[in-house]
Amino acid sequence: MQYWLMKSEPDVYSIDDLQRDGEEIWDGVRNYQARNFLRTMESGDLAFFYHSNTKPPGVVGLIEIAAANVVDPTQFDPQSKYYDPKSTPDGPRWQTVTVRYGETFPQAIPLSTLRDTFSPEELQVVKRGNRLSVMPVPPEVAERLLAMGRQQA
DNA sequence: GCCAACGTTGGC
DNA sequence: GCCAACGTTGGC
Repeated sequence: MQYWLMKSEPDVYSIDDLQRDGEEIWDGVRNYQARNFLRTMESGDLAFFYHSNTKPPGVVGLIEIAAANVVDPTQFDPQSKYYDPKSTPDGPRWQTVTVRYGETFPQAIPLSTLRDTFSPEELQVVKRGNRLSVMPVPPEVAERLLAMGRQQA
């Protein structure tokens, strides 16, 4: 079992949306490094849900990988903003996962706190200029994040 | 809204 | 294969 961190802009898709939906495909990732991480995910892995491009950005909850190695259907849809004309059903370029809602932390962990607590080596999201939307989280870091998030305000 | 960081594209 | 131009991400 591995831990991950997955970013989403809450204006586009928030943890509240996932709580409502229960389960959802994580579509639209069009970055090879992020996709390679998605490809290594396994069903049962846990991921920290991170709200980006909002105030304040930070970790807001925990989700679970429900299904691994899912072909992102938006790559074949000419109407989609994620359409990739170079991808074919025979050789799809973009795999992703389906995620399931887990929990919303009573205490969201803002990026500023993440920066105070973790080094860029421990947690890539605190790296300045970091643009990766999917990244692994080492187990020790995950444990501390869980404790911080679950602490009552 | 600004802008730094950085990935991608395309001409050569 | 290089690299300038361009587009996007995402914090502030």
